[in-house]
Amino acid sequence: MSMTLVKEIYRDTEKFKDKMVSLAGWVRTVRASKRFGFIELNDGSFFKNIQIVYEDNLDNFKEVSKFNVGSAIRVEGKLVLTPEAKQPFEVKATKIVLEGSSTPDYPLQKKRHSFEFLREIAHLRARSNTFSAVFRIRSLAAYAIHKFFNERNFVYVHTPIITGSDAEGAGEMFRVTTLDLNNLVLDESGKVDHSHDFFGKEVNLTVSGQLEGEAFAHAFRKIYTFGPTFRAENSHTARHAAEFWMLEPEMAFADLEDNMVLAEEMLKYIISYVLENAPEEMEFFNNFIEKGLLDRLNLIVNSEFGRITYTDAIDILQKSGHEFEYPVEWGCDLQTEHERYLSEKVFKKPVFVTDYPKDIKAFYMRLNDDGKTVAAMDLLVPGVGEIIGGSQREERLDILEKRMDEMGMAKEDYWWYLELRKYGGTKHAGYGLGFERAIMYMTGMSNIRDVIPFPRTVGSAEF
RNA sequence: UCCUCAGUAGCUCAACGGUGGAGCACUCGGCUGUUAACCGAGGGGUUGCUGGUUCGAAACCAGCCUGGCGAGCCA
Repeated sequence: MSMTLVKEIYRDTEKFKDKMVSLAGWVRTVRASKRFGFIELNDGSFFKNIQIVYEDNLDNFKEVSKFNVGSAIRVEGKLVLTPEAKQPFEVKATKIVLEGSSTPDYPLQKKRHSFEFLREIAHLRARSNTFSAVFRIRSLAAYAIHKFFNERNFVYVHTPIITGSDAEGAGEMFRVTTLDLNNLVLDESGKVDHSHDFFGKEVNLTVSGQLEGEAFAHAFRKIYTFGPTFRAENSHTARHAAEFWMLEPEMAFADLEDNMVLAEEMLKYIISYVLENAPEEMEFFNNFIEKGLLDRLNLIVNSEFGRITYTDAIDILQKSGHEFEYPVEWGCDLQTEHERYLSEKVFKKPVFVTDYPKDIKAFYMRLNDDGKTVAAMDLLVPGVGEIIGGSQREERLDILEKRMDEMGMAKEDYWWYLELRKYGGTKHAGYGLGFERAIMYMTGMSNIRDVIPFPRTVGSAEF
């Protein structure tokens, strides 16, 4: 008999009604009586378990009743509907085989565990309800991203993980080297000599694929990168990890407006896809992780995102009468408390803040005609904060070079980036989406460590 | 890096400066339809580490370690 997936049974119950099925999965709990018992089986294909009923006509009845939680088993039996019971159907077992035993000290109990504890058993936590739901959503969301961009003729680019460009000072970087750190060769000025290093120069793990993405946008017109990103920041928050995934679309012949339209469409698309394809998981999040999650997401899908310029946002914050820890004035970067106030109190939905002062933004952002602001946009969402950061890029070579000079950057290190402006440069724009932050926003999970399978944060790289 | 809270049984948590407990889990037994099954019994602890105060410290003090919340940095 070929193996049946529990998901198939839930989705097409009639097809299996009163038929023999063959299942394989892991025991979530056993409830045993003298002559019969029940097993909650999860086979990994579906969020919900299936109930197995077994009786003492099984030759290994006694052993089955002693299966420890976490055991891997195979089950053959008949699927019967149980419309009067709590579960919709169950399998009357004719055969149960132990595939891999478990032991009484299996850490996942039949009760609620704290997320902190579950982080310490990251190799097992995917078997729990919450994490099973989180990581299936993560998978679906990643697929939805590819689907969205593919349908719109974007080309998927694999930008390098190891990079020689000190990209835009987006953050502290992880050095990559094959030098013997216990025996470093220093040059005359006391600095490490990288000429004998693997790449013959200093290289790091990427903090962004954007610069390379711009190069490909000038060949394929619309591209996106989606992959791991590394930041060596000493951050201790629920929103930061040292290794996370970032999505970065880049479009030639596009301006800031096109950029925002794309970002809004994309976010709505991903949310809709997940709601449609993981209703059980989303229901679970709505009931146990964040009450009102589904209402919130449905509202997002069906409403326009807010838009406000930085200058107007400062004005609103100043006139709000709200007492902020960090005073608000034009020119300062928006603090978390300001962003939260805007998205959670003023707009109560995702809001694009645009046209920031040039001095608080990156060198590649396009200078506006006022000479003071740049064509940047951040998307702020309630609860999570900044989820997308993007801009129209500076395509005018002279202005870009002037800006790099002002910031004291070594233009020769960016020779190829500058050449993109020399050879058929275009008006172009793009953004970066923090993938984990998007997952947090969609699931209601409040810690980034709980939406990454094996999270890497300061001082922590177990598993 | 800063602020703040916490660390007691496998897990979640109690315990006035005076003999460290409960629920769940685990082990054994019972139970003919369970749903985090239920009922009964049992085992389980160097109270994060080091030092100090005290007749006496899980508790008070100092330092360190670990984890959480918030901030900065950012996605």
